[in-house]
Amino acid sequence: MGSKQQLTERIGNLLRESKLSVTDTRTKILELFMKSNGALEHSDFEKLTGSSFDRVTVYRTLQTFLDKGIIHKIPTTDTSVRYALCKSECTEHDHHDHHVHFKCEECGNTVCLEETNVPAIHLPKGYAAHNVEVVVSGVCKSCK
Amino acid sequence: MGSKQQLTERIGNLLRESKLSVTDTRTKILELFMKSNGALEHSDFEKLTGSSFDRVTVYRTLQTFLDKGIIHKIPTTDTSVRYALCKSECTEHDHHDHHVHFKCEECGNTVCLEETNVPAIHLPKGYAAHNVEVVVSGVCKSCK
DNA sequence: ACAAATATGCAACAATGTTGCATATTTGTG
DNA sequence: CACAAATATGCAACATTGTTGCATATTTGT
Repeated sequence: MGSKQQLTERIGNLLRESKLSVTDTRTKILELFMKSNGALEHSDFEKLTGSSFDRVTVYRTLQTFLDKGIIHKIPTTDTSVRYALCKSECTEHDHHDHHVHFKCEECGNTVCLEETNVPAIHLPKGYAAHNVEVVVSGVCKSCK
Repeated sequence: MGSKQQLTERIGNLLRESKLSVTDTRTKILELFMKSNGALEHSDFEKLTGSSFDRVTVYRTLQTFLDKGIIHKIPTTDTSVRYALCKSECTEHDHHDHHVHFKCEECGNTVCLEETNVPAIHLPKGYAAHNVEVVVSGVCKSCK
């Protein structure tokens, strides 16, 4: 079990690696991502932090993390935008998710299934694929 | 080639089958769907109709069509919500899309690839899948 | 410890989505 | 065809979500 101190150190390193300065907001938001192990949307940050940060700062922080390849977006069928931590294979300039996203209809949580690969899709003639997003909805392990 | 009159008649029948009254708004919006052959988002309706309908009416109309299984939503990674016409296999109570959605990075259009089947996804133990959404992004036929 | 670079918070705004209610349209019936 | 009941629409007012400019605060490298 990593202590709180170790987590904070890990986050600091991650930020420095991405050439970002280490600030309270960024540390706290990354902490939330690492603890949640699922996808978060903007409103979660206001709830989870007790709105200790300005809305604008949260938007800008998420955008920065996206730009640096620290987090990625997950497709949804509503107006919310969900974000999840990227694994090591994502970098600033080469940014793919090679895993499947699962949204539980019971608890509403969305998680990344790192072990589940996205299958190859055979497209009709004339279409060129760059990226494939798969979102499975159903009932998750914990809600079963 | 179906004439305008035939299209209007077809739309009227579709609405009556769903036990909805036939109104100008609904007819016009379905007409747009049938002509576009792709996914539309809310702002498209205001553009395409020259904002002849109230925003609220458009929102309510889309919700009604969703409820009746006439249209379905397509996942996106932004705040927009995209809708597309359902094919005949969708009904009010059994509502799946068994096809792949393709979003072109050039023209921004999203289309349903009816011929392309969604592959089976092998989930980790404990997860039950109800629905699988696949969105491929890349370059479409016309933009190639 | 300092200056330069960067991040934050506030205010003001823009865009998007929702609700209640009065008015208008559509539908089924005679 | 005319009428009443059911349904849909449009307006106003509001709630939520996301954006921009700019002054202040924090972080970083020296």
